[in-house]
Amino acid sequence: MFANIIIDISHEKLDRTFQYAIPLELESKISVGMEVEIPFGNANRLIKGYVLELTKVPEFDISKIKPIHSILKNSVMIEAQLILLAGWMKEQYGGTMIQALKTVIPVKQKMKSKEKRCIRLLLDEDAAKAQLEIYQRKKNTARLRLLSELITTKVLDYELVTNKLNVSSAVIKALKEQGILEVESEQIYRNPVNMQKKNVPEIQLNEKQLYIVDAITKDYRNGVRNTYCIYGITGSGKTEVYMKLIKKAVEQGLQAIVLIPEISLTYQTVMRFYQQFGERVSIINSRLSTGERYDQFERAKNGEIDVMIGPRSALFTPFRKLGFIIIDEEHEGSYKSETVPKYHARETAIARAKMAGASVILGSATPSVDAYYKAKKGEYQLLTLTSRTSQSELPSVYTVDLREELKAGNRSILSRKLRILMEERLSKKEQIMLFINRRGYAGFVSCRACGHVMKCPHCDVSLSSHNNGKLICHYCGYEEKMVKLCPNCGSKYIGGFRAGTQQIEEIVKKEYPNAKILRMDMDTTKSKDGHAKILSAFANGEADILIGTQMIVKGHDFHNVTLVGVLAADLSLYSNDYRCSERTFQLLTQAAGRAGRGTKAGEVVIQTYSPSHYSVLAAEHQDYEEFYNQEMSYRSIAGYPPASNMLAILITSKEEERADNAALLLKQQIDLQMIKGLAAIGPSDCTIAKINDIYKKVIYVKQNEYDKLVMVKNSLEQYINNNDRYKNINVQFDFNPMNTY
DNA sequence: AGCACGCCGACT
DNA sequence: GTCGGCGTGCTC
Repeated sequence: MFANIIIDISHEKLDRTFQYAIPLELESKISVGMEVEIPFGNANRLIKGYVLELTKVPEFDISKIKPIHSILKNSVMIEAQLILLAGWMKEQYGGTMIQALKTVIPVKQKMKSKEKRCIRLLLDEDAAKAQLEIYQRKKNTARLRLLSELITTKVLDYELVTNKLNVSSAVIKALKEQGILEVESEQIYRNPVNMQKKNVPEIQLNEKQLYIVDAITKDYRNGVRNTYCIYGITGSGKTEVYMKLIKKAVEQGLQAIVLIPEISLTYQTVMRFYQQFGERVSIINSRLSTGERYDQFERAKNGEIDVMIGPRSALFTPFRKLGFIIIDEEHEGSYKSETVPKYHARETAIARAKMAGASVILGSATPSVDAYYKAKKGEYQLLTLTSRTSQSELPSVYTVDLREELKAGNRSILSRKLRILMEERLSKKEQIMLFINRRGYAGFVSCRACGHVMKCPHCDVSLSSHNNGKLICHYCGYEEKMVKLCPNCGSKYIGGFRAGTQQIEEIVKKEYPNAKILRMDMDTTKSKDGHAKILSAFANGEADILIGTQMIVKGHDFHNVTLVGVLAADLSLYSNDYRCSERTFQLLTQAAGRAGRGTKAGEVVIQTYSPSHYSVLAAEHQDYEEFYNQEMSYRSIAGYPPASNMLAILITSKEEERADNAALLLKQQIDLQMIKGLAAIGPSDCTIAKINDIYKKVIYVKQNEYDKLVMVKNSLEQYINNNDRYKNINVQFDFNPMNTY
């Protein structure tokens, strides 16, 4: 028997499996996921590794295979489970085992996080200077470089020395033995949650909420593990349901993972959980360094916490007795990974729950079509919350046809209806939110004389103008100065078109000079906590109007907001993307849900150029079912997920011709498969055909059965691995993609 | 990451 | 010639 083992050393070159022989006496004890000690390198020094796979067939020169030294005591089940999960992800979503493993277990970061290594000079000033002269005389260039740097700065980063100063580890070791310097590693441990626990009253649930909690806990007690889809309209109190469930689970010694979209990981959300669970809750977010994230995972493994809150990656928290995985705002696009393996947190959570014997709870006010489809089919259990917790009524929604506005001679961005309502709110001292749907709106610069558009030389996108007088490419970061004359025809009528938050702020300011306005966008939230500052200022009533993009829509309770204006609802409607209607409906519904959260009734104005589009209509009626039925019939006809399954194959290369050829060959390979009902479309250029001088091609494959698509992926991966043609070509697989490429 | 190997300049 | 520093390549 042989074992494929990944080595616990953080270095790219070692980031692959090594095969070891399993000694007879260990054969019965060893299993996937165990921590073992193995001899490595010429000196056969013993290092730690993880068993990824067991096999009878050696894939390496058998005379060079060494035996495993021993199994380490603290080899734990939890790692085995996560490694199994990584294997599942590799199979389902493509890519290598290492890539899958890296997303699941932060092995690689371990060294870096725990030991940030530094080099410290041990000699005093004079001795160092003398030593420096010796090196100068001896012409020891590397030592000279290192020592002179150490004299100016006493403590240096280890990585900095090896990378920037180009001093090899051999030199550092030599100087260490001479007693000139020492290598030290400092330990960093930090708790990202830093708040005091408050004693809050027990969570009070209404009848509907209680019913859901009871249903799920009863199932759990009876050994039923399920995936629940909670469809709860905005303001119906889903968070209380989660907290009650977690509370009950924790009381039974179980743990819970709560996934939330990064954007709604706000102070308020964390605070609510922290008040309930105190020290036993931890969070992960993108601000946390990999080391800090690793520390939080360690705490979970050691049983120091019960609840982990975080984005997608929190799914891999190594809890030993996982009871529930909760995915809040389940429809959010950020639950799909953009890097290989391109996994979806919803499916992966279900897979993990199956392995751990846990249940999954999906919650949303606007469930994704995928989840609702499965809930209807009975694959998930559907639970609904159809009334708001407070007495507040659902807001009244008005749609304004912007074409009619224009006909009536109103060219302003604010419709007449919206103005009337805004004035009313301002006089009543109630608050207003204005929301701009800016997706796909890059503020490009074009010439009004010849139509020339300023484009990025490295990417297939137009440059967008920024306030600092620069043109910037959002894809590769390329910058150039704003042009005064059109480079094509020399006309001076070249300029930017932009309907950003800033422009709207100016317009509103001009219209209502007495109103206090807050603006929330990339510029105003740049500073640390800028995001939270603006929101809390608005919540405290420091402004009358809040203007912003997507980010103001998510899960905030502003009790005095009684009017929400969506300024241009359809900017997201006509992208060439099969999910654009769904996104538009979700955005409009979530935006509408911000109105009337307090005791006063709310009103919503949706301004649009396509008032008869079903996503706008359904949002106006606040009818999810209406939207779902329309959308599903469209997806069924077009063969899009969830009616069918779809695999996007992304082929990228620096050389366009090679990418083209590779893509064509892949297409041929797919056609050879002869799988019934398999339809391959392409290859064709991606919508953005070039990013950062890398050409992008795409093939779409549609099939009813997911497993058949996995088969296609597997055979293509094999084909690519056995074909030298694909050396400089990157091929990625994306199952049921969130957007079209 | 850490070890061996081999190249190349400096010194006996 | 040979000694020792320094870069390079490999590790099942």
